Amino acid sequence: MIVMEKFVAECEDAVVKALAAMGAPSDLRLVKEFPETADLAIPCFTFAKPLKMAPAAIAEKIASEIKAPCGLIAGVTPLNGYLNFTVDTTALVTDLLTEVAEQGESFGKGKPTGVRVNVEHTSTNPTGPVHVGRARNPIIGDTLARCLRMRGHDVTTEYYVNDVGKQVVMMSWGVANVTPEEVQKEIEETEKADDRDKVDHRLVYNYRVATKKIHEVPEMEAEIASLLERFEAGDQEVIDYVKKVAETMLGGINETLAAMNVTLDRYTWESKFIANGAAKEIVAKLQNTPYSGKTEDGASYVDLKDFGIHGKNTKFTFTRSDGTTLYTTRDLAYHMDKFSRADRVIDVLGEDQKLGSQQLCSALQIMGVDRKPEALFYAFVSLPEGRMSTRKGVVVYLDDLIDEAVDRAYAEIQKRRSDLSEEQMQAIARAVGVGAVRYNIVRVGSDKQLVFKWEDALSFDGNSGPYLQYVHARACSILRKAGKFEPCTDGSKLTDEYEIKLAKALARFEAVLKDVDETKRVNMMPAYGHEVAAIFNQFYAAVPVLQASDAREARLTLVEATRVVLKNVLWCLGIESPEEM
RNA sequence: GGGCGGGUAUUCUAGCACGGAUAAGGAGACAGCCUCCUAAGCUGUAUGUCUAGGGUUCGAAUCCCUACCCGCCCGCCA
Repeated sequence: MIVMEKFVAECEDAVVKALAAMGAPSDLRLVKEFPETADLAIPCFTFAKPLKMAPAAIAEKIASEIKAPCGLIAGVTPLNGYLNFTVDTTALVTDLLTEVAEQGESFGKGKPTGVRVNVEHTSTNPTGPVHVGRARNPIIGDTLARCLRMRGHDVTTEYYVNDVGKQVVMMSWGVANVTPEEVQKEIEETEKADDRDKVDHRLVYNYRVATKKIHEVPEMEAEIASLLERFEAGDQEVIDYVKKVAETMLGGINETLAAMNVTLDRYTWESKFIANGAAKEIVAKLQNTPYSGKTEDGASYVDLKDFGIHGKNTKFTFTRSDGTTLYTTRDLAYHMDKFSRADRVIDVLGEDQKLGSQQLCSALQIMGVDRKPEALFYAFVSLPEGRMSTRKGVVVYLDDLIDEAVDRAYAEIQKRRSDLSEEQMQAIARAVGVGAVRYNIVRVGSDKQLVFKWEDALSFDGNSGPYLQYVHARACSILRKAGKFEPCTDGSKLTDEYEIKLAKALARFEAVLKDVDETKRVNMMPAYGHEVAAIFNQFYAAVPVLQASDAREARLTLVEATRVVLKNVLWCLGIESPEEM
């Protein structure tokens, strides 16, 4: 929105001129605030010392120097040491309505920036279904990716598939060797058995039986060890089989993600960096630096104590004593790979990865790489009884959460809209249920620890996904009833308090998108959406849009603007926007 | 032991990065609002030592220090 930017610039300019006229030094910094009481406020406290005047007196003096209205500045009032500026609302509203009329659905969308951004998210080990403890990862990651796309960046989302190591080897051994009878027995013996008939849920039992056997049968230990050895040695048969099992599991995980409207553009398999020698290249590079050393047993490490890493975490080991690579080594190779494909590399990670991520950055620095991934960490979601654990049965699966949400949404829609067809009701229930779940997860700051409670996760009113969807449906309903109309961009037609508030809120969409881009705080998007929706509801209650009046077309254009902004906000959140509900 | 992050009304969260004017929103409670565009909505009322204590500042929820509570991490695992 050019008007708001211009307005702020004009205000700053006016204040700077007034200050100069009063003999203030030219290096004074202006603080800009956007309170509810004014369109822009500038506090004058910092000017008190150099001018040797009371802040309130300065504010009054500056206000009298500025001859408003002038340009986009409708007025200035001094209050308690603040300068409160108000914008020329007619110009602002006209600007907004014009943009909406011209851009339609793409209002607020950024022009292509050409910046290639890689967002890696989810990347959970393909050894079991996604549970709510980690559900923040796909939701935060996907939301961020969508916001950056809306901003105009060229975004690729990516899942790093862990198909290397003991866990996945065990998993595939279990799939190959555990019989259906053994699986059945294991399920029967489990107290809170997971009886969902979906690959990722089923295969967990193969893994469980396998881990039990390794403790009970001594030969099994050797068998797994030999498999691991063959894997490390690059035995294609073993590697391919492990990958196949991981792929099967991934199929189940992806079904869950798809139900949440999360799809990944690309999958990178960890084993690739062993196969193509990239991990070995990392080893060679790290060994040739002044920071590298070897332990008594021959494992290589670099010393990170000069890189801001404290305590006993300074030894960053990158090979085993037998020379084979470690997860972290391959992660370095993976990041080099990502750097070659993208201008910005973003990792969405659990907070347990903080140290690892810091070490990775230091290692990159040691290798002479002047690039770093941008890490976005999230705290785990726990249950009232403690940390989620599949093993202990203290767990809520994302599949169950989605099902429950959709069921409850279905019950609601059935209550309200018996006029709709069964098919419509189901579609809306799905959109609403998924919307509620995604919204409730993304609305809180990612570093806040969350305790999962069904009633919070499934909230359909107040500050919720369905609230935004409802407002979108209301706007659609008005537009549907209005039929065809000629867009009116004359801002002077809209004078009601709520019309102006709405217009100002809508005008901020681009700024919010920019903020999300810069800070990666995705929770600003639902907060903004809620603000717009709430103001629309006030407007809706106060102003009859369809009623014949001089302002009808302008109001309809404003409703259309709300519809588009809300639709785009919901898109950013990965939430569908049904036209009725 | 060391490092990192959280602690805001009964409850859940926003605000903190960049210090500013009476600390914002949701749930829950209470009281109103469907002869008018979807009541999953709107309006109003009540509820706070922003964990505690120091410091910096004209001004601190926000910055600094200390303590306490909670979470996470500190493998030749992935």
